[in-house]
Amino acid sequence: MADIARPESRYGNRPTMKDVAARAGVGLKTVSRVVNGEPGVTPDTEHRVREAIEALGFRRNDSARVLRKGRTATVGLVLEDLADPFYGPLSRAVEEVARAHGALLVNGSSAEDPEREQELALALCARRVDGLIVIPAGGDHRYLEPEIRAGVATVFVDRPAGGIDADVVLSDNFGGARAGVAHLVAHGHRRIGFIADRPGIHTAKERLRGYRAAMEDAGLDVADAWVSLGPTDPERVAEAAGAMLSGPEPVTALFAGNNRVTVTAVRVLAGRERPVALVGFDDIELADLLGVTVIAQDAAALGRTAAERLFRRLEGADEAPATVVLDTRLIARGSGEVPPAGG
Amino acid sequence: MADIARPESRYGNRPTMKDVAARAGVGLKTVSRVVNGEPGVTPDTEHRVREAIEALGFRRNDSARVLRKGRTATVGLVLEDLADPFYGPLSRAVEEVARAHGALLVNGSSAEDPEREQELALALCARRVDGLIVIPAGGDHRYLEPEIRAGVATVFVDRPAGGIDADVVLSDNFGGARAGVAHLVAHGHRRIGFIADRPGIHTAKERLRGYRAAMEDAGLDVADAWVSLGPTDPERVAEAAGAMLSGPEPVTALFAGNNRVTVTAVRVLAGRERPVALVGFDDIELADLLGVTVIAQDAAALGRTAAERLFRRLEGADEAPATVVLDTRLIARGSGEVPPAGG
DNA sequence: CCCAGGTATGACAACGTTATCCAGGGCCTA
DNA sequence: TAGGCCCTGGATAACGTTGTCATACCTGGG
Repeated sequence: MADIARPESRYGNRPTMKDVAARAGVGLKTVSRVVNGEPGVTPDTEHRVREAIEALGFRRNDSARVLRKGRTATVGLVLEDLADPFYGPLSRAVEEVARAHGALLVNGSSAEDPEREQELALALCARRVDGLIVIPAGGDHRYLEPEIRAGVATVFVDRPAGGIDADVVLSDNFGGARAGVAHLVAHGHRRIGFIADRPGIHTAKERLRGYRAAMEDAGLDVADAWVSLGPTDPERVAEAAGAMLSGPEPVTALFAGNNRVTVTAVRVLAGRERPVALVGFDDIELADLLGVTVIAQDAAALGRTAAERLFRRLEGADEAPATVVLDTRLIARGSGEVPPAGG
Repeated sequence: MADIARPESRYGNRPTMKDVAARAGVGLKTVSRVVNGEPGVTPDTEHRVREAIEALGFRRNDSARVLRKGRTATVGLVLEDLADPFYGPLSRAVEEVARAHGALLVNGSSAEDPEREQELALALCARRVDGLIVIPAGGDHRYLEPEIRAGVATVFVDRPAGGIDADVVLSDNFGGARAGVAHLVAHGHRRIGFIADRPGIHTAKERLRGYRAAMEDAGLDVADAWVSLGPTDPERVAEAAGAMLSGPEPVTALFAGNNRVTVTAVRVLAGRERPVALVGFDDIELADLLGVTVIAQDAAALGRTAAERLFRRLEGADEAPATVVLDTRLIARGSGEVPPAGG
């Protein structure tokens, strides 16, 4: 009779605890107890229930569970682009921490679009993730206020949050860039070019600040033509580099503001005769073989630190929001130690 | 009264449609209608509801929605390692297709562990993803049978499924390897080494088969010492390469079975005097600068094809499970065109 | 032989949403 | 002006799980 009211043929119809209970000849709650490993079930009963579960191919519906329990054991990660080699290890590190805490990771790419970032973050909140890790694409995160108030733990990585007080994990972009440029200065360079991402992006701003600081430290003026901020697609970067390297007073060294810029810069410089020094922000694969000197930031450490902070909050830690800054590391591989060509 | 029974102070207590309805002075279903953009609500009523939503910071609880509707608009992706540069673009392509269909992507890494793959896939099913894309780590996927029967659309990518009949999207590993080795043969090589992943991995097996086929096509015997299958960590690969390159009859060319092997091979060969030809399976970043000849597979196309197939099924297509094989492409950049050193 | 106390089990409500259905009111038409 | 129809809005029942509580049974001690 039950079979007629609820025909097996209906597509997508899965067995529920009720079905398992009926088959095993026990009550609904007993099945729940077995599934969740709660005590108070005789081995014999448990055996019958397990058999029914096996026979029906039952799998607990976590949506219903979540609805009842309130927690999803899921955290969300909003990043810029999964295909960017910088974010792979970061995402992986977050996942590893989540896994250690028995949580799943949901992620999405914002493609650097603030609107899409918001859309994604809110979609994750609607699915009631317990926590959220965001790599900001936009500069205003007040839209997350109701969520945070409602208890969604939130940590920002790589760039600070805008308009709200929250946990942030950053690399020392200022210090790293300053050290990288100082390294070039120490090798005799006076005219150093800086190519980075659009000025709206926090990391680009910070690195520019570091560049200027290092130049000032050395008592060097910065010509307008030596700084280029904008999209980091190969065309734009190649053009910017080309402009800096030509003219009456070309730069003798380049500081590349991120991994994409570095890659293009390496290509551009490979096609030139006159040696030009290069230091890049972010390590890139095979940089050792290419001899590229870089300021390396530890993407995995960023992800791990953020995730650990998130779970500490989820476990009830009631600290004030804080900003953590991770050190960068200069790795000299040759390209940054080339002396100036002109003199 | 209601406020006392349900104090605002309870942490994590979010406003529900009921709360919104009370505040707006309308019925529950009316709020639902507004939230879902259903017709049959006067502009005035809608306005009041929207104000209440705004004021309370209400966000629909998708868990409850899923429970009621049956569909989650979420697809799961189980891959090997997000930090591997091969999977970033694949994952991104899947995400892009999912986004176009209004779905979110949940992903997890199996770390090449079959048990972890199963655990992950089943966790995703428990969360009732609508579909599942799996890059197999294990060779037996019968554990997914109840899920597939229950309506979870499933597509396997990069490696075939074991023990079940399902959609599969693959690269032409056999043909690609055969073409790569034939390329080396065409440049005069007779003793060619092959270093690849563990023999349990389907892609490694197929590429080995391609290697053997190309050698046989050329009428060349394959010495046992020329083939090395195993973990692809740098140490093991460097050792294997070193062994093949020494001894009385060293190989004059290497065929690298995947991107990790290629990277290590480039490093090993860079430290040698005698030129050794190299062709690698999978393209790697900056390979153009390093002059590495590769068999390129299109990771993004793999992901896109699999995702499109998945959504076609979710939209009701009732085709028989099929296997799609995508072509690979040989990109000559120099390392594969080096003539044999010994003669 | 009866009762206290513990253990195994099940009935029932609740989680927040959507679907179904019904009611009331305004408007149009005859 | 009355009758019928459409249009808006709400009451109520699910969805599948877990938490609460009650009940039946068993054991052992007085």
